[in-house]
Amino acid sequence: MRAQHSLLSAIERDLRSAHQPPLGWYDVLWELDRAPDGRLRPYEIEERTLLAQYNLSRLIDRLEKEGLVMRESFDQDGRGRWVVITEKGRAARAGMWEVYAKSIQAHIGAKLDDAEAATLAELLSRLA
Amino acid sequence: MRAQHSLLSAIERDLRSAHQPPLGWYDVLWELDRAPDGRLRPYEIEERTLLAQYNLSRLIDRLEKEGLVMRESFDQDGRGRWVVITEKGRAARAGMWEVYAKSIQAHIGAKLDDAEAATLAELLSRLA
DNA sequence: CGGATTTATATGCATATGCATCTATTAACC
DNA sequence: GGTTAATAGATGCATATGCATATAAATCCG
Repeated sequence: MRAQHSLLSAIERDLRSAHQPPLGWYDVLWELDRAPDGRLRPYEIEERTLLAQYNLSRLIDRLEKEGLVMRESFDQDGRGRWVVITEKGRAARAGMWEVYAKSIQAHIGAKLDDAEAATLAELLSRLA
Repeated sequence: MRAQHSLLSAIERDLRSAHQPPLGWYDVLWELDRAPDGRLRPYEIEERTLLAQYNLSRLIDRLEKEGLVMRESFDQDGRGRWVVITEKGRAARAGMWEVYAKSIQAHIGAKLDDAEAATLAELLSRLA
């Protein structure tokens, strides 16, 4: 808990001081950016990111308001929606990555070697 | 991030379904419970728990409202305060621990052996 | 078929968080 | 000794979160 708290604060601080949006935005944009046609259903994003349904719904509101994604209707199922990343959204993700990658390196990469990172990832994956 | 997110949700869920307060309360009550005379200055709690100053201030409000802690003045420095745990607070902490301990065992203890847990703790401590 | 259930997403309301700033007090400096 | 800076803690305001529930469409089942 402490490690993630201090890592997350450090990374959020780095993003903020580079005038980038919060980290949660990255996860959604990243999933969309690498999805076929840059589009996913909300429930697919939910599965991939672990965001709670009601939080994701409102995060999509914010992304949409900034023009980073668009909602489109999903014809095969009237309940469903598409969330589609825009060009502006792809650019925003790339801009965030510039900062995020350096932040990961500074706060994690510099403190663990590859073998240690692999061990850590394996142990954590058993808890997730 | 994912491991802590899913652990924290699971533990919060366990606490809630046992009608216990959120986990954040535990950390503060625990620090107070084991401090000499059951009292600490807010900034000391802050250092020990990693809570942000403004969040701690309001968490203390909530604990005080429930009668689990009391604020007292600190004579050596007019800016300072004592936060003192009450008997009700000690009992509340003990009650939370009943649930929390089982939850830790179920979600972590059951998935890692002692050596793995020690490795994990060591690696995480390097990131905190 | 038609009512009951389930699934996908959104939202109202209460609470928690973050940021910036405020007040009060003490320490630092020249 | 008086101004300036630093420290301890609290708070107003905007935003985010959690919970419960709403809405709407699809599926199930007798």
